[in-house]
Amino acid sequence: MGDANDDLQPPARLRALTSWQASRVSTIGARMTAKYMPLTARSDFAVLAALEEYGALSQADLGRRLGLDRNDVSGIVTRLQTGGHLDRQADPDDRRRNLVTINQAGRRYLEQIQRNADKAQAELLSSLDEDERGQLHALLVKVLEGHKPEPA
Amino acid sequence: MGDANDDLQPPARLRALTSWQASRVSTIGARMTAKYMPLTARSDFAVLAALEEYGALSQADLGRRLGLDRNDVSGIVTRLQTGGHLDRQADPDDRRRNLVTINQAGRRYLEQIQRNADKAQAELLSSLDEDERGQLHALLVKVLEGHKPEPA
DNA sequence: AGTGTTACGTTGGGCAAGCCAACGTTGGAG
DNA sequence: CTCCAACGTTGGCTTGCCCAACGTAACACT
Repeated sequence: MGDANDDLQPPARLRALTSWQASRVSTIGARMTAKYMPLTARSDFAVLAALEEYGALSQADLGRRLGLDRNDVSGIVTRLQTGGHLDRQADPDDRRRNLVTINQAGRRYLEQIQRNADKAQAELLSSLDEDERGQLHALLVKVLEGHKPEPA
Repeated sequence: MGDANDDLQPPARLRALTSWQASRVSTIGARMTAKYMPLTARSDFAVLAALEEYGALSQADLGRRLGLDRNDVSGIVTRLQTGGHLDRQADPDDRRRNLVTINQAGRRYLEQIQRNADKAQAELLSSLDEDERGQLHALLVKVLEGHKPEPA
C-alpha cells in the first residue's frame, strides 16, 4: 500500500539555486546516458560532432569550440584515433598543429551515439511538453551566451 | 578592429542536447562559485540547508533529500562536524542511525555561504532578466520533478 | 642574424563528484 | 531465533575540470 512516502523534497535554499538544479539535471542526464552507452561516449560525441560540422580542426580549436582543456582534448582524440574513428596528421602549414579529421567509421559511430543520446534526452525531459522543451533550450542557450565557451 | 573572432560556436548537435547545456551551465556555475568560496562549500550548503529546514536528520535521510550517496554524506558530515558546524549523535530510538543537527556556528556558516551563492548566481544568470530567470527556474523544477531525488 | 614571445600538443598530477562493493552493527519480521 | 533489511563506514574506481611543466614550432622584433 502507501508507497506515497517518496515525496522527500530537497530544501528550498537548494531548489532556489539554478546552479544546483543544472547540476542535478546534468547528473540525471548522465544516468540516462549510462543506460545506453559508456559515459566516455559523451566526450566522443562532442569531438566528433565538432569535426563533422566544421571539418578538419586542430586540437586547440576543438578545445575552444567545446570548452575543453587542451590536455583533455588530447586524451579524447587519442582514444578516438585508437578506435579508428578519426585521423590525426601534422598540419603541413603549421607543424605545431595536429589536423584532426573525422572518417567514415567515425561518422557511423557519431550517428549511433546520436540515437542513444536522443533516447536519453527523451527520458530526461519526459515531464516537459514540446513547448516547454523549446523554452528550456532557449533559456539555457541564453545563459550560455553570456559566458565565453572557453575552458578556463 | 575585429576582435569579433570570439564567436566560436559549439556544434549544433551538442547545442541541441539539454543534458550538455545543463552540464555546461553547471560547470560555469562552479567557476563563479569558486570565485567566492572553496568548492566544497557547495556540499556543505546542501547538507546545512537540509538540516536547517527539516531539523535533525539521519545521514540516510540526508542522502535521500539531497540525491547523494550514503558514503558521500558520511564524508561531508564528518567534515562539517570537524569544522564545528553540526552535531552528530547516535539516535537513542534506533542505534543504527546518526542524528545530525545543525548548530549555531553552522547557521552562521550557512548564511555566509548563502550570500556568496547569491553573488555567484547573479553572475551566472546575468544575461537573463527577472522573468526569464523565473521561467528557467520553473522549467528546471519541472524536469527534476519527473525524477526521484535519489542517488542511484 | 639572433632573440624573445607566443601557440601547440603532451604528460603528470590534483581535486570534486558520482557511483559501486564490502563490512560490521542494529532493528524488525517471520 | 533466524533471516533479512537498513544504517554508517571504508576503500576504490571513473569522469570532468583544472594547473604546471616540458619540448617543438611559428612569429615578431631589432
